Amino acid sequence: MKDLARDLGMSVATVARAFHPEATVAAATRAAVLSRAEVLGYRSNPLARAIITRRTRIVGILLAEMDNPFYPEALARLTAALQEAGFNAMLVVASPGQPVEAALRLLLSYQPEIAVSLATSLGSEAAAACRAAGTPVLFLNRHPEDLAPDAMAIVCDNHRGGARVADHLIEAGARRPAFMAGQADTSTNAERFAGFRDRCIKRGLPPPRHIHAGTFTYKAGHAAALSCLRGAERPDALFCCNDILAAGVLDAARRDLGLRVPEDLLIAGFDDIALAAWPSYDLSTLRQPLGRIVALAVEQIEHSARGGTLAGGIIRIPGEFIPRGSTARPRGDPAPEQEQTS
Amino acid sequence: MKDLARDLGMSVATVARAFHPEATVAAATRAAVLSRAEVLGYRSNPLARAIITRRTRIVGILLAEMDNPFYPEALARLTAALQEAGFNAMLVVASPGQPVEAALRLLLSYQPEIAVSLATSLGSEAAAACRAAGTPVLFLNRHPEDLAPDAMAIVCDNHRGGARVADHLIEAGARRPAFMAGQADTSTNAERFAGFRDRCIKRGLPPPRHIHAGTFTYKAGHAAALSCLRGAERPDALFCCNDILAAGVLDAARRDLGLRVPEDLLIAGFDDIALAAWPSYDLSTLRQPLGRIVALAVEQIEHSARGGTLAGGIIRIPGEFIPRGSTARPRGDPAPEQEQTS
DNA sequence: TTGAAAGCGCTAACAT
DNA sequence: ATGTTAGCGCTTTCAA
Repeated sequence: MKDLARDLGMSVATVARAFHPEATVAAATRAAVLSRAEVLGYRSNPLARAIITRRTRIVGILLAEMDNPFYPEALARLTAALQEAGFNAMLVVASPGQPVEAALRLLLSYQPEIAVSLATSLGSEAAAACRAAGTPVLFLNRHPEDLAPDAMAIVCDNHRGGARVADHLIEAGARRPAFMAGQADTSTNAERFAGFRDRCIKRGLPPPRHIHAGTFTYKAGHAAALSCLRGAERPDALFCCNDILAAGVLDAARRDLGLRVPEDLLIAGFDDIALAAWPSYDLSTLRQPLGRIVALAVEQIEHSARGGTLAGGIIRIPGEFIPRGSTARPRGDPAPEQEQTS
Repeated sequence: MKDLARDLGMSVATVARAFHPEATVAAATRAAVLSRAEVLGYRSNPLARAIITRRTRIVGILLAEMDNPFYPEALARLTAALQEAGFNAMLVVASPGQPVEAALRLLLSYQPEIAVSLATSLGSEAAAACRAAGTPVLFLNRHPEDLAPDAMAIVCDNHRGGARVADHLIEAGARRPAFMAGQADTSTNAERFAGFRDRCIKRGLPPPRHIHAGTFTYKAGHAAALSCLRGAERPDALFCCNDILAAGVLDAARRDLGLRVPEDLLIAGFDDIALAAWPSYDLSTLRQPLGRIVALAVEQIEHSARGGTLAGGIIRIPGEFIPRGSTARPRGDPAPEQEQTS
């Protein structure tokens, strides 16, 4: 910048101003600076700026569960949207062997404008570290039970989604629906189940069985299906808490247990990951409004970066049910609403 | 830091030295500084340091094709390994609507120690931008045809891998094997095909047909399979350039064309993504040595960050063939090597 | 072994 | 509208 200023016969201050749209510089001066900068290949140094302004244009993304395809999809879209808004994404991944906490410390020292938590539960120590660093936290998709008053969460309306799935399964003929849970202590799990259960009961069915897979993985879904779908008392419909779980269930049902889907068992998922649309799964699912979630998130990040404060609380965005073959009503039965009276 | 120094009655210089293992400070002084820093929650600011040392501890990761599960897996492992080594990963994603070029400019202004290209082809303008910024580039998994002399690539030994798949398919009874290509202009595609073809010819088979799917996606594999597996002249074995392609092929073959795998058609893939081990796919594949690739990459990044120069050129690491049901030899036929003479 | 001082690339009053 | 000056948090000579 000094060089550029010398080259142009101006002071560094003037040159600096040319790079700030809101600064007060003569249009001609700005044009001259910018064009010369272009020629010399000069780009202002965001690190130096960050030291003074404390605005890094860095967004820290905390991610776990890379093995659930929903998260790579969400990450790709979020990162792309951030790029477009002129933010840089710093990625931290948590895994069994790598707790977020350590990496989070490193991340926070770069003074991200905000931390976005995708799937990480972000323990209280981690949350405290963010608070101490003055970094606001935005939760996407999941939120902790004890959401700090100044933290914000943007999630799918899981309760409503669960209810919507219940409606669909019941209309497709389900009489003994069950719910398959992934990781028990997650908000997604609790909310989707609650919505599903409430609606089942409201429509006159017994409370759906709660099957515990343990994690949101194909393997867990597969294993849980093997143990819960044997015997005569098996459910006739299964709402899996997410699609990757449902994929495991579907394979177990068809290949290992010889069940026909949807004739013997209706299966629905949640998320609408790419695989749900593959012909071999053809999975009915509640599609997450990823586009809207990401757009809203970036909006909030920009607001926060401008110095605004995050509205605390949880924003719930409704998803859309996508009916597919895994719950197609067999033999064109009419929806048997009348049976609710029994 | 100034505060810390005042608190301790030392100069900032001494305090600064305490944070550099190689700096010359009295052991007692260092201990005092570090323990007090811990108490006060002080962490040195990497941004300020970066301005002077030009060492940011930032690694820029350029990524495309988030829809091929191989890349999320690779990204997760790379990021985790970088974290452990004290680096921070800055992620830039390319997509049809979002060319890397724009985001790369933003990224480079943060002075990453190195740029890691995962799947991005990184056009010549982009490569030039890196060169201009003095940022070395490390290619993972794929490398450009015209690899710059100072650029390095770490990839699976695709040629050898292709040959290994050929061996396996031939031993499983293949007589008219074919190759399904994804994106034509990629090194992975070219090398895997070359290895496969050479070995087929060497073992007395006609040159394998080259089927062009166009992209490395499930959908492309599915569509290409539908058009190439009809009719009597169809291949009896298909080596798909990667697993996600193979998944599409498998589904098309079984569900749409009524073919039995492996009885009517042998199918092999490449990568060994999670899905390949699912019972519904049970896909034989060449497993990429991701652990070794990542380890070597981090090693090189550390070397480069220490001021060392990257050894230019391509490092090829052999993969491991994982036989599964999609190529299990039907009816226990002995491998008919003798037919090679015909 | 430590301190003083200069400076990294930039911003932000304050003057002019 | 532009220049001057001080300083962000840190490193790094150079002297002591």
